[in-house]
Amino acid sequence: MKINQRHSWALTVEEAITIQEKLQGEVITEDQLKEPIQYVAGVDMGFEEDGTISRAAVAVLSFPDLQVQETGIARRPTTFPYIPGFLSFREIPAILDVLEKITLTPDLILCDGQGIAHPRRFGIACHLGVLVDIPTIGVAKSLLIGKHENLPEERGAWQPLIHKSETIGAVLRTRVGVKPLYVSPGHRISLATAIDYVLRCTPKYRLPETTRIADKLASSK
DNA sequence: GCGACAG
DNA sequence: ATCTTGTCGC
Repeated sequence: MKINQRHSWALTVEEAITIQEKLQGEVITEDQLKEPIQYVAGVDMGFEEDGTISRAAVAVLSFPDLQVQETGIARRPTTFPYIPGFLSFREIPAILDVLEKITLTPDLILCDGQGIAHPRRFGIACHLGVLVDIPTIGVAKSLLIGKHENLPEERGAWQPLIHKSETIGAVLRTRVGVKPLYVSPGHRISLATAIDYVLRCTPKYRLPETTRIADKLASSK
């Protein structure tokens, strides 16, 4: 698919904040998906050479049967450090490289990390969604910000993630007996719909099939 | 000022 | 994220 760069990636933290605040204004947390969803994609990152090389992987699956349709991988030098709240500036450059390589255009993308469950409501899922103008969901394995009540043990149980008396996402149990996932809207999707799709992409394991497959690609060279 | 802190 | 063996449980 074709990607159009909207800003430089050679930035200082100060400049990154300015970009986050500006692009946050373009984030849409209402459902604007093209349904029925035909292709769901998962993107994940890996690092090589002591972290100096970033490796992005993408897996496009059919929906709702979740069969792999296309995969891709891309490498590029790592140019931004990991700083909580600025993950997108470290990972998106390589992710755009892989998306540029694939033929199929995903109708929905599940990202590793937060959506609006972010200090400035602009996590990596929002950033990627706005840049490629495709619905995205933030699916994180751990908490960045926010508080929540305890979660029942059953699959499908969820609790709102609250930050500054605002609901920014949900803590979702995708499988009995495992740590929950942190789900939040990235772009062009509501929280309720995001939870629904995450569950439908997680039929067996803790993580969505999309990210599990992208994960293998990003890890196993 | 003191912790917390996606991957 | 990544470095790493064995071990517990289905």
